[in-house]
Amino acid sequence: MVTIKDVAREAKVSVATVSRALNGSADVTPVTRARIERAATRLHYVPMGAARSLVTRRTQAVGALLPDLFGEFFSELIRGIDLAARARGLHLLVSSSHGDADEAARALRAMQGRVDGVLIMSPHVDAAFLRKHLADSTPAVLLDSAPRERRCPHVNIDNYGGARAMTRHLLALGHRKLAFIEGPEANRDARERRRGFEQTVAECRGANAHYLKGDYTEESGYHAGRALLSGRKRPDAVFAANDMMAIGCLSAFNEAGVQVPDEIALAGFDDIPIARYSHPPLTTVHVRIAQLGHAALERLVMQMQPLDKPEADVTTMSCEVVVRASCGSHANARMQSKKIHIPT
Amino acid sequence: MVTIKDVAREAKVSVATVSRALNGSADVTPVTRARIERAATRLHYVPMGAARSLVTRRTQAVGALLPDLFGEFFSELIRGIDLAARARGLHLLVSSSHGDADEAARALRAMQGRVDGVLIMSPHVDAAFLRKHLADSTPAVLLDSAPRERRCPHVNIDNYGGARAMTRHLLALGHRKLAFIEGPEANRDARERRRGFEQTVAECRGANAHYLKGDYTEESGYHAGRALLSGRKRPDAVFAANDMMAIGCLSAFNEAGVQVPDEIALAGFDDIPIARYSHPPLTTVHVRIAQLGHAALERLVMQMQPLDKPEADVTTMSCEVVVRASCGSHANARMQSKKIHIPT
DNA sequence: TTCGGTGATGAAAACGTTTACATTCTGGGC
DNA sequence: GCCCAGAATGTAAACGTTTTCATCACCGAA
Repeated sequence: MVTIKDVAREAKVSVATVSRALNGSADVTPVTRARIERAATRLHYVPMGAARSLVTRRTQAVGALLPDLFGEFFSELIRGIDLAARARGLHLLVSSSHGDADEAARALRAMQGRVDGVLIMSPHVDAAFLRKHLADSTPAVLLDSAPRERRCPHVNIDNYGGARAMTRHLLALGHRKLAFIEGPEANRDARERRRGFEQTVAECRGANAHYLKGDYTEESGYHAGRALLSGRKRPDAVFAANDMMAIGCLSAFNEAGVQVPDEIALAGFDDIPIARYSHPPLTTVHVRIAQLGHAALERLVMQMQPLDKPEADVTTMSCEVVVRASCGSHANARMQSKKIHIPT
Repeated sequence: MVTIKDVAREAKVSVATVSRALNGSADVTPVTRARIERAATRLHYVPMGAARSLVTRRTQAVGALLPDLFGEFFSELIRGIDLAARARGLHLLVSSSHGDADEAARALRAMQGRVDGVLIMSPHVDAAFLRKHLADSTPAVLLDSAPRERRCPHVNIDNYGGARAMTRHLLALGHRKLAFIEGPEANRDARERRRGFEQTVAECRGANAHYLKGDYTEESGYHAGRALLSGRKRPDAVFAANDMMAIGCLSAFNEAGVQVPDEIALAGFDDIPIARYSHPPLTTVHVRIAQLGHAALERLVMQMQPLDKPEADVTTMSCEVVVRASCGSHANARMQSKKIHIPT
């Protein structure tokens, strides 16, 4: 392995001068700098990050602790984070697939000490978890997690607002008998979406709602769709807590020969790519996932500045309704939920 | 920040003993070990990776240099890599979105010195690039890149074999007048797919082929589809070099009222999630992307062992034809391309 | 009792880099 | 001709950890 000493010897200067030259310090003669740079490239010198980090106390890396990497959501999220990180000259360390809290704890511990800050998104985190496994000195930002925990800022998706906007849309189209296919109980997003729906329905005279269980899978959506058709009172419109369930529900309707949107309207949440290609294309709520990742990283960078460490706050990323054919209104309007920023 | 010294003081032992205890060395009394562990958790001690790496000369991290993070392909790839890395106790550093060779070079340089090995997938790499920007001491594996370069092992997708298998499938169904929608010229995968198609057609008496330009986008597939319909000799079957173009082509056919597969058969390549949901569902070639990532990481780990550094070789990951409705044969057979392993 | 062996612990060097401080050199003002 | 300022470069300490080697205490055998 070739070190800074080798370069120094090759260029006939001290290691200090090499360090200065390669790090762009002002006070080194152009001719010396050129000589050093030539030596460095000749030897294929690449500085050892560990040694540098040891003395600068900066790793120039941030970690992202995610529950999984599967599917479009995380792909987009990582993309948003990566773009923002690259713009800041930061490396991105990803860690995923933690089935239980223990595994998440191990992953979080392993990351600390090798990154300057952490982005955390995990169903297992709560105040106690963080107190136990997150060093006080590690800057962190929570993504789409239960709010108001400890010293961490949060960046959340406006699931509530998105669900409200979609429900308003359905009501505006004249639907009054509504059904909602729920996501997994343990999932905060799913609960928020349900809450948005429920509350909006409650505010509308003459509207009523009916709830079916689901777990975000296509299959559970399919079963919910069959249950809806076999039930006595068939709704005017169905709002599924995510697109995959809406797709499954749509299969059930298609199978039974029930026309969407003519006989029944259908809406989803997430705007996954498939939503555009279903028959009919799915009206859904678009989540700006990459933007979420970007915002989270920027907030983390702010947290990493030693100077101004603002109070832990909550940023909420807006969603928007994307109107396609599955609800009967083909106008390509986009209704946006409000973007809000609540300092704690 | 709390260091190993603080723990040592708290536990009233030397730093050496703390290090031994926390790293599971055999020769430390259970009672001492317990005392040290208590002290460590009490102080929220987390060892500093940089310092450790400096002395052990291991970062316990690998880097993945990818052209982009967008879409299902990279999501799956990263997932495969991450899973394998986690199983090996390695961290994963991702880096992406390098528009040009310069940017790729910067990313590659920045990674070295902070990882134990690199997975490289980029349109910009060639022998000269690697010689210039990859330190001799950095283990590396090339993903789906031009083969036989320098000392790096390669892990490739069997694009050629997959295209052959699909073409054989089309021929077996009795189609003789074939059309192929090409991918971007610069893309090696796309060229290999075309080569597999071309060669297989050439081997079949009475079969003939017709080629259309495309660039992997849905739109280019749509245009190709329109061109096909307006042409004089309409083919029996169309094979698009990727699924997105097949989807676009399908839109053109649907729009024109041309029935798939009754009037014309259509096949794609990649088996992206949308392929299952098109109408009719798309017959395509499934690429085991996660497995590709897994294999690449395992090969890299082997390369990282100082002991047995085998010759740079080429591993080729097989593909399989997934028969859905779009080619007229609904039997859910899967025909697999051979998995081959060519030592150089 | 003495001695060698063994098992636990401590002292200190080493890793590659940055950076505060020291040193040397240059040129210009007196 | 002398001195001083400032620029360029060198010297060495520091960063937090692992690990080699030394030390120490204890135990059993002679």
